[in-house]
Amino acid sequence: MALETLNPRQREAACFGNSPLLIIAGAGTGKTNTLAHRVAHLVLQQVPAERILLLTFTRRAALEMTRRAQRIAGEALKEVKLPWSGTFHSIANRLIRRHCKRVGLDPGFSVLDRGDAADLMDFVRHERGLSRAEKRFPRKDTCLAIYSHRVNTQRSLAETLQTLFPWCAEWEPELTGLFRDYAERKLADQALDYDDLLLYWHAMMADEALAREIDAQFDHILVDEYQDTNVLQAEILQRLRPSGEGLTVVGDDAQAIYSFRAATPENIRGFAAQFDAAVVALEENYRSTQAVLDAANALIAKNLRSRKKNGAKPRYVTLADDASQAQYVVTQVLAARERGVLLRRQAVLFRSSHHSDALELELVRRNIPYVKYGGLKFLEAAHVKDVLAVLRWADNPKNRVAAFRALQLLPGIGPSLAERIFTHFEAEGFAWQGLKSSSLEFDELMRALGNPETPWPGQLGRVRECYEPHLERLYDAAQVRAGDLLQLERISTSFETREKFLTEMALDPPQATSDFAGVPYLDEDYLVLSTVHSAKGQEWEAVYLLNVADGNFPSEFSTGRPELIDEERRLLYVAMTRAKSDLHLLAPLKYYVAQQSRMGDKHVYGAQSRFLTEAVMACLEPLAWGDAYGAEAPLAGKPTVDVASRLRGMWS
DNA sequence: ACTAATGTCCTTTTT
DNA sequence: GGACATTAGT
Repeated sequence: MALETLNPRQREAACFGNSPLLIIAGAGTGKTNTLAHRVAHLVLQQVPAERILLLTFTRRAALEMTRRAQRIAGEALKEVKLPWSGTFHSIANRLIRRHCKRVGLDPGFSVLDRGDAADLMDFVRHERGLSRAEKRFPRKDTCLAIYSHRVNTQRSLAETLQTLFPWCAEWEPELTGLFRDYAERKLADQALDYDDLLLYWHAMMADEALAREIDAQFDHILVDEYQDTNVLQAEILQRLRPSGEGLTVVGDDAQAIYSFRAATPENIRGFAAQFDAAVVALEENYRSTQAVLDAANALIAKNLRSRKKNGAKPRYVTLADDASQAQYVVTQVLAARERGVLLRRQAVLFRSSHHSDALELELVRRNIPYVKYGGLKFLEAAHVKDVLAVLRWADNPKNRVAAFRALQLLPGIGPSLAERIFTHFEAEGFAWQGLKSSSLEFDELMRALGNPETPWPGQLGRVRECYEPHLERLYDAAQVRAGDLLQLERISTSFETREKFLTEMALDPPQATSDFAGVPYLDEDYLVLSTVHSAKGQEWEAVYLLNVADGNFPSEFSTGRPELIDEERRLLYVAMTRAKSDLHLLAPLKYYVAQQSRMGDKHVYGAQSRFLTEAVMACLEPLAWGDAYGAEAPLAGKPTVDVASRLRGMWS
């Protein structure tokens, strides 16, 4: 094994024995590489791959890890496949399916993705008459967010409301009732939302016999990005492996950015004491130039040290507005490409998904290919959801969210008819023979799909054929949408079963346009656009960070509580430390915000981010670009235009 | 009872 | 500019 490429600390971590281990891995310190070496090391030590449980934040991360472990283990082994690697949620799904009888579930239970869960929440919301209240009741997404937070923190609803959703606090009694019904509905429908996956796993681990049985399945348990786990996940680990033997967790509390998902950095801070674990800290940064790290260090009082001593200071660029920000990025990106930096080695990062709107327009106009991560996914497109709903219903006849969506595709069927049809179907014992919608063709389709004998290949095509005639009636741009469905069909062929396809689509949807657009596109060069959250764990030669202004960094919604502000600072830290050598912090004087309360007030004047203190600014190169009108603009730092010497020069 | 059209209010980030 | 409620028209 190629251990000589590791530094002593990394090697220590990679070859560590069986007792509990905590690896603190600062940004860019070779975390993935170290963990991959550890996996390879274990495999070479004759630990069977199927006895290694690898929990990562995304499946992408898991794939990257196995890919590298494979390469490291080298020719010594034929193939390293880690069948038990994935997110907490996807592993939960598998364990629950395996033991579904023990927890009272049908083998074919459904996994609700975010949208499905919101739809179900909305259904109950209407059912309880909350939609037409005198004052506006929180909308479905907010309800779901509150629910989820309460579940994942295991704290009381009152506390959740008070700390994170104060504007909804007045609705506490109604929300309690809503959530009770929502949970009841899920039970009746044999449907699990994301939180349920953790809750069921958690509950299974409370059963001592079952916990020991699953525990015995694994020799080693490795958890990546441990700083972003929540209380529930930590308890699952604790119950699964109380001794901590063979348990390795990796993370960096300076990069904790998921508290909105109820993650708590206390998990990683308390781990060493909890399991009496050995701690190995990786501090040598291999990614960025010292100039980039200086700025990041100043931001968060860290001391990352680089091996790349030289390098230009990161730029702090003041621009007029959104449009010139887009212009700047395009200009710089193309210039860098001229210097030989491929587009795909450059990335544009932003706080919020819609911040890239103006830039995307410009990229399309200039014919620059790009791929966007984070934000809206393709699976959220209505027509894709429609087709999936038909399949989901076929997969689990009790899945009422899917049923309602599918039924309402038929002309003349709205909410109330759908309800009536479903009730009748329910009374018939969920037997497909008992389905009587308004369309014979549809009934027959469902009967065919509902028949376990029907082979999976071809099912999506069949749905598509029945659905396509409706496309034109339901939506505009039917052509484009039909194309998407073809893509979906292509993707579906790589899954062995319908259940696997549907579950994957819910738990691990294609992250970016490229995942859908197909493989050939990936051969081309493209610019990466990503939210900062989705950029975690990645690196690029050049990074352009949009809208660095108070209101985004930190977000205006986080200004209340100090611990939220801290997380916002870490978010900026994560963004900055993605850059290897070129870092551009862009600060438009005027940028557009998603329309808020006051009419006509579509843009906002960005004040300098409070995180850019004097110490940080000292590490940046200020620059005004284009026509940064607005003389009142708070240009930080030294003058950048030397008028004096020009004036003098005219007369010398 | 469904569908389209109008009016009103907005809290980001993701498994 | 989008989600969501309400209203008018079929």
